[in-house]
Amino acid sequence: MARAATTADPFNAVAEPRRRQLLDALGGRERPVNDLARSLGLAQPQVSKHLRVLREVGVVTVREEGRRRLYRVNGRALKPIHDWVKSYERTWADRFDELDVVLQELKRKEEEDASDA
Amino acid sequence: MARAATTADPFNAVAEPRRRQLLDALGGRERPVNDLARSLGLAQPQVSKHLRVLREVGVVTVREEGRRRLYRVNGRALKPIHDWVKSYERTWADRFDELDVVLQELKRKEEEDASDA
DNA sequence: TTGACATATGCCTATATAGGTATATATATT
DNA sequence: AATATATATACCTATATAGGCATATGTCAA
Repeated sequence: MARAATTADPFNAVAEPRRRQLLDALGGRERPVNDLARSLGLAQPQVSKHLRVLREVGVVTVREEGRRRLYRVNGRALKPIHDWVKSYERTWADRFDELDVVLQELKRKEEEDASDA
Repeated sequence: MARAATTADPFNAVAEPRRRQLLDALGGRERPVNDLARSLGLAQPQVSKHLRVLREVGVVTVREEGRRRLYRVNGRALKPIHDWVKSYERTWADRFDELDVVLQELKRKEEEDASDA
């Protein structure tokens, strides 16, 4: 068997550094392809191809505007990565101390209150 | 060009689902290879090979004990993933509301105090 | 010493890249 | 209508898988 497709899931899609660069270059706003290509010093076709992968896993969305395609990050698609890696945060964040615990607890309760409101 | 090696960085190493399963199966404790293989229903050689990749990027460490090799997660190696994906958390966590901001700020200041102590 | 046990490694195959380049497609401009 | 602009796609090549299986290496037990 070969490796899973880059379009298999966000983990695979984002494993490629160029694609993370693209997402970072997009930031919060929407940008057209050539703009991104110039920003990162990449050829336009490669950018289009990377964006296609990102789109297929839902990490970006496109909006057509005339002859341009405006891409935007859809961070929600990255949540599975965040959720998975978050459980390992404890390993390096040795300061899961008393205050932290209290704050986390406060935050959790707040969310609870909000949900059963 | 082909895809970057799975051993290129944690992003690539962890893109493979089996390897995430292995890390999850390890949890906080250390476990030998066959134990993991049985747990996940995988053949021993594949487990050894996956563990090798994880070891090469520093996500696990090994300790030799007789004829067994005890593997353990080194979560710190996952920090780059966490750091990167964290900046996108804002996108889906729409409740970065007032209380959250206050708590984050409290936490931040606490860390500041601790570092210049 | 001989055999059982634990793990790593070598070999094989099908497969999907990523980048480069040319070109197709669609839209705007003059 | 003819041309320029923006983007997507097709084609090519080298490369590194992941899994299956056999086997080498090292360690324990009788």
